[in-house]
Amino acid sequence: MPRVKCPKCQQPERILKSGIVRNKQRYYCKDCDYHFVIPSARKRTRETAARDTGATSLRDIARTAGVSIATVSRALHDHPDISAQTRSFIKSLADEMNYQPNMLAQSLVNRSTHTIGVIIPNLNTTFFSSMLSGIQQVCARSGYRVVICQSDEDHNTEIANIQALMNNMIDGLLICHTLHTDTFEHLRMQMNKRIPIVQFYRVSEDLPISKIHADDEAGAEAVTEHLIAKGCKRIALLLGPKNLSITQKRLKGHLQALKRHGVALDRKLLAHVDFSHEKVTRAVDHWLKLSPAIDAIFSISDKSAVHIIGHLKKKKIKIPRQIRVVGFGNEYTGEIVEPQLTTYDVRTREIGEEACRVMLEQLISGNREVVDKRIAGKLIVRQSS
Amino acid sequence: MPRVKCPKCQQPERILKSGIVRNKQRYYCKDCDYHFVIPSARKRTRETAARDTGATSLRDIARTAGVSIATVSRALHDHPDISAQTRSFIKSLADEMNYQPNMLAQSLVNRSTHTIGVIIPNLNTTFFSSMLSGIQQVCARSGYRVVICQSDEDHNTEIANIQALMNNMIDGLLICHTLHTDTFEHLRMQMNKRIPIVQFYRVSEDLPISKIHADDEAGAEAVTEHLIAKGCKRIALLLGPKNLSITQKRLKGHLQALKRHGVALDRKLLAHVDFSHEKVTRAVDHWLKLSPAIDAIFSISDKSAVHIIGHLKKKKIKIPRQIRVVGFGNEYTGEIVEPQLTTYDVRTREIGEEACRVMLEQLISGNREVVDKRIAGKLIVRQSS
DNA sequence: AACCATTACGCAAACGTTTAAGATAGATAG
DNA sequence: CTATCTATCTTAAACGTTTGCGTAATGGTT
Repeated sequence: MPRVKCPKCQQPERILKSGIVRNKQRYYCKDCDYHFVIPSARKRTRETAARDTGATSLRDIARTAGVSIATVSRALHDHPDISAQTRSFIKSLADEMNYQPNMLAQSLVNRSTHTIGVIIPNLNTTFFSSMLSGIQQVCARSGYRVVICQSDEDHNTEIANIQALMNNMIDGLLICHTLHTDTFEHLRMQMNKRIPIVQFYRVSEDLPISKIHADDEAGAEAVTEHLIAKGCKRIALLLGPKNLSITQKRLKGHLQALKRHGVALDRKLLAHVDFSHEKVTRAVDHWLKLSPAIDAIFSISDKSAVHIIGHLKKKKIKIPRQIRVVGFGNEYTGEIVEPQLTTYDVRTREIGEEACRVMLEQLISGNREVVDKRIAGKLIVRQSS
Repeated sequence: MPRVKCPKCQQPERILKSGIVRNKQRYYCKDCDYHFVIPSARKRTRETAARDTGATSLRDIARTAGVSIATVSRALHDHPDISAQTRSFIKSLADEMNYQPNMLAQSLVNRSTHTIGVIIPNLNTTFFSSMLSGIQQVCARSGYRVVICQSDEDHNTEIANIQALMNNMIDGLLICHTLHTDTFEHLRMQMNKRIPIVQFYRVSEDLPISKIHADDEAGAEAVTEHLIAKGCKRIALLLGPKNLSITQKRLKGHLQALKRHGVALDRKLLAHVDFSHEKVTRAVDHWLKLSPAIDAIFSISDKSAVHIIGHLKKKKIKIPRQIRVVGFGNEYTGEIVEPQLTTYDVRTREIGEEACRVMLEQLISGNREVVDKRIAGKLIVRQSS
């Protein structure tokens, strides 16, 4: 046994081994009643350790300036307690040393990340990505960051995303639900947390949460009235899943227009689909067999409307002479397709922007009052009607 | 003066006022040489303070379990030092108390946020947003989050975004430069930091940074060869800004195809534009006046190609009979426009996905080797040629 | 009985900030 | 000169984790 000395009495006598801990021999001095291990050579301290990251911290500045960390922090924040001289000295020093505050540490103590989370069904289509674009821009103007999650129209992914985001990473949540979200327990669970939530575009009806949406009802009414004005009597209506708020609202608007103008409703002219091409095609084919024949198709999704135009053209049906086709949403493709699509501009970008503005307003003022805002859109008449 | 007792000697004698600090009277005991203020009633401590946030922390669990914080942390991380019994007890307790780890604190000590930053020119077009979509999906699969910034094709915004992101918020940076970025000092400055950077789609040629891009050269060559095969001799080429790598690469591919097939190059048939509609229109109108007449237009951007088709149709020029039009990129609108656009599918989504995969590979393995990968695309022949 | 190993904990430092509160020197008032 | 004030610092606690290292209890070998 090599001569091991007790760190207390400095004597090598009466030392026994006392087990092995994490692969290191441990000793026991009977005289001092003291357990110890041979101290590892490199005591890893803040100073000796190779600095992992090259980043300068407040501590570094404080050291080279010969002041305390608190002083540096205050100087950089223009706290009145710091003399003009020290302040400017420290500021220039920070500049020289290329100091960048560690936002994680800041967020930890300030309990705020200056980041808002967005959950959105997908980003493949301009429809949603333009909302995100609006959100991002408004955020950036106020110095907020955006972290995004795609739910991919999957309800469980949406739930997982919410969970992931709500763990201190974000100051606020902006959410547009999936096509299939018809229960909102996952959202309700988060409402007791301090962080504000704003729904946009696809919203839940009865949750006391701020929401920004299109004027679906008035919009659909305007579209249907436009068709009626063109002389249509047999208007087929392509809707989304029944649970969806936009489905309900747009249907309601449509019915109002029919009623107001004394046009009878034929239930066979309503179809609920998930907007997949197959389902849409099948619905259209079904309508085409009806008698009396339909004279218009109103799709509450532009994407499907464009698809329908293609399908009708393949069948040599003249648009708008035989059947007028209108969409809803004003996606870019509506301008490209031939004939160009009549649609209702829901101003997606503005919806994103406004949702974000409401969010920021809540974050900054601390005011948590529930707002429910409709963004007015407008009818865009083109060749397809 | 009310009887103020010295906290040390408990005597009210020999006490003097000693200034006011932050609106509170300060005293000085001459006997004890001790400064003090009347202690404020509510000593705000961790326990007395109303817990700001309802969230449970390790400390809370530790307290109710009657163990130390360290034990709780270890139990939740399945550290072998913790007995199976304690572990399962603590885990169930954590579950009951709905414990969610504070990611900020974790990130601070672990020096990793499990978040990657993306800087992208814009999100209004499917072109870029589909890349983002791919990135987001790959990230999500590996448990990473994505924070995005739109540079809006503005170089200074890009610089600001980089600055903002690189302050400890992200583990890695994915960047697609603006149209106008021709200097890369702002990127070079960040390269000494520990965090990996991957460029995608629009990349810089000479920076030792990983990059994922389309096979622009081969792609353009294929497109031009296709036109030549169709008998075109006078192919006008619409290019982006000269500094852009995709401009250079695609031009190179085009020239190679011309050379290989012995087609003479007419410099008047090359136009550099910023893809704005006016500039594109002007370039096209200029070409139309040329003699011998052009028989094809190759736009390196689908968006412009679609615009060109519209413009030519307005001028009653038959496509493809008089002029063949081809694009590059395979945007969705190319399928919609009439005639449908021949284009080159650069597989934007895959580019995003692959960039993200490379990033994750670097993050996880720690391997910082520079990779430079080309994503193979393919020619899509449609009616416009 | 004397010595040693293992198991299962606890303590405290560290991550980089912010901020309440204490301290000192010098200035000012009486 | 004494009492008081102001301006300008410093100290240290907090934010919620992770983790190196120390240690008590227990049981097994000679």
